[in-house]
Amino acid sequence: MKQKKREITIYDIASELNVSPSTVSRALKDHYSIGKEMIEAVKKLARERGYRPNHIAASLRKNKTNTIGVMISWINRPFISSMISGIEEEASNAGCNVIISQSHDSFEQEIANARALYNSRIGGLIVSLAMETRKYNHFSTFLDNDIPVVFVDRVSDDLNCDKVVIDNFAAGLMATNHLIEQGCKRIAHFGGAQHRSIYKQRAMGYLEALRRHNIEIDESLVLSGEMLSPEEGHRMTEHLLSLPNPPDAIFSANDTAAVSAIQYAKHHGIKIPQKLAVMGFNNDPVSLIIDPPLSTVSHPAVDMGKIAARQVLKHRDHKDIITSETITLKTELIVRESTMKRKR
Amino acid sequence: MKQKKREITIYDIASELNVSPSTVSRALKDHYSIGKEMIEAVKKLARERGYRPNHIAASLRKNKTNTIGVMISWINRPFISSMISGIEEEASNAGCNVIISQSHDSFEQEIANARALYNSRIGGLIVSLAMETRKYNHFSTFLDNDIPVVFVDRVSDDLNCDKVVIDNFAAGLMATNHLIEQGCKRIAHFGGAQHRSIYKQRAMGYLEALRRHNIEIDESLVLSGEMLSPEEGHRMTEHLLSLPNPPDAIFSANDTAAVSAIQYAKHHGIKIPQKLAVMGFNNDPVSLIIDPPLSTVSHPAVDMGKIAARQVLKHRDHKDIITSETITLKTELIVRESTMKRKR
DNA sequence: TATATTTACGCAATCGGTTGCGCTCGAAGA
DNA sequence: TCTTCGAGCGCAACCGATTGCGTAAATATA
Repeated sequence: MKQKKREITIYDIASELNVSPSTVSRALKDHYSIGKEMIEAVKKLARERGYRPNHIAASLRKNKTNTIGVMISWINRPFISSMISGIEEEASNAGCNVIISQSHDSFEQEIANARALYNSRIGGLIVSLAMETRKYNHFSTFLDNDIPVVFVDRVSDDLNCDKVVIDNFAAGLMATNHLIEQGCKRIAHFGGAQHRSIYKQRAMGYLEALRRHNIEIDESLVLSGEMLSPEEGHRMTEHLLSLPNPPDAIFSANDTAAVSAIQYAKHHGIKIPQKLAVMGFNNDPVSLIIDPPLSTVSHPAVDMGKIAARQVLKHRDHKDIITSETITLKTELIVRESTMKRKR
Repeated sequence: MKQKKREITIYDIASELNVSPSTVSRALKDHYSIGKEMIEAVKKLARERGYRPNHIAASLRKNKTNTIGVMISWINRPFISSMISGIEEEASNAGCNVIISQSHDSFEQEIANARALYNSRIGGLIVSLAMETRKYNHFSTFLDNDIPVVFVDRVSDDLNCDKVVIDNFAAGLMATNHLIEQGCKRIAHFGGAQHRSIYKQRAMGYLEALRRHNIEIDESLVLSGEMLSPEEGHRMTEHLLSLPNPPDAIFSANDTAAVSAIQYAKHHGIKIPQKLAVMGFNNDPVSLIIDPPLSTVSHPAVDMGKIAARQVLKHRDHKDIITSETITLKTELIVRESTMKRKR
């Protein structure tokens, strides 16, 4: 039984109440110039008739949708999907839709996505940059048109926007300090692409920790990959363990490469953590599955998403705010067996 | 430098070419009644002026958007996020947006999401059901209004719609056969909520395999959980291993519980696979990280997403098609160490 | 009582495409 | 030469909500 009955519009409600559509429109959103009783009457009838607002019409008129665009590298990564989960939850509570587009870490694709989202007239944008991206002009279109843009995690210092991040420097410092406290003397680092500030800062934190403990920095132990993929982790570990004077610890800028390191080392009979302590970053699910469990730094991924969404909504609701703030969330050092050289 | 220049519309193009807006509108989409030269002229000018179509206006007129809604349980699960990745890729290539909403496996939330998406005037819907869902009326609104609905993975037999699935029965059969071939005699099963057909069918496949090999079915080995969470996997394993006559193999309907089983068993000194062979389902990333690596059944998650998106787009483009087809994709048995009792 | 405010609401244009129907003109057929 | 027909394009009414401006009535102020 098809029931293609026409949708109820504010016109239907207006004529039934013998008022104008504008009054209905205003009443529905508690406009100050509409009388108390009128507002009640309109809302009551709207409810009875099953009125559902046509956001598209409103969007057309206002030339802006209540949709938040999200640009990320890959959806199917633990950190990203958790973050999106947070965004979706928060946006959904505010009556906003979330539309996703992935760059696959390609700069070209990111630009194309930005154009597409702009053409979709999104009301706000949340971005975690592609690995490749080094230029940021493709975001100016949004800023010029007062569309709030919030960057999360993979941000850029060149951009003067709202940001939701963690203190990567402090986290790198903390992680490396932990390794030092465990008695590690030669600590290697798997860094990500160094133009991406999150990786740069983790590396800086690592270096700073060594410096503070007067540990000489051996450049041959400071590696930097591109994607920190399993393959890269494998290659890097192979390389390190073949050195005449191999490291006794690795601090990897992500869990993926760290897990690869553990697998490679175990395969070659190297005891973890006795011979080689391994520390990751992200607290991905795999960090709990690998044997021994991987010490790592936890990102509050879901919260970062929620907060980013809140920032977007805040700007949407208070157009007056121009300030761009950077919100820094706490990370947590999660110590597991892969770095526990000392019993406690 | 703000450049809030007004957007180019078809009216601008029309007046500049001294034709009517309708002609421009038609020319831009190669309408048959528009002359070849006119089409060229319009497109050329549109390109020059940087015209970008206002989808919102079109959506308002057509009362339908080019956005595909996706209803899933949780974004941050490997299978789901991979599927979404596929959907996004395919939709994006077709110029469609993808909006996500998660039910968190709650029936109530799923209904709310359906309403919200319907109110957003989505042009198509892709659904993977919440674990709780047992009634399906909340989808009839879409069907009644000719909005294509495609179910993926977690489908229902009660629904006469397009579906993209795998053959769960065959997969369960295949997985269990493999365990039997490895010499397992007492094979337990971790099933999911049995009203969700994917889990029911996996269980059926498992039972059928036993039957075909004349293995008596021991009801005490056939467990069914709710979510197949790590905790459930833990409890179920604990229970099984405490039986007077414990199983020598477990076929879990997902990798999460299977991994828990391995962890629990290892912790209690039970050799995998010698004493207990473990088979999972999904080929989640963790299946490769756990030691020993987990044998499992692989889902073509990304492809399922792509195909689901294609189905939606097909219906959108050819309104005439009413047939509802069920597309069944191949699964693959991935044999790893966790079930290799016999050397090959 | 006359004037200034406030309160409460209506008018009508607007957002940018879409589409059914109608019109024109040149070419083909009778 | 007259009719028919199709190719090619214009008219104008939508789609549903928003909003600046105007106004009438009610209330406050002088």
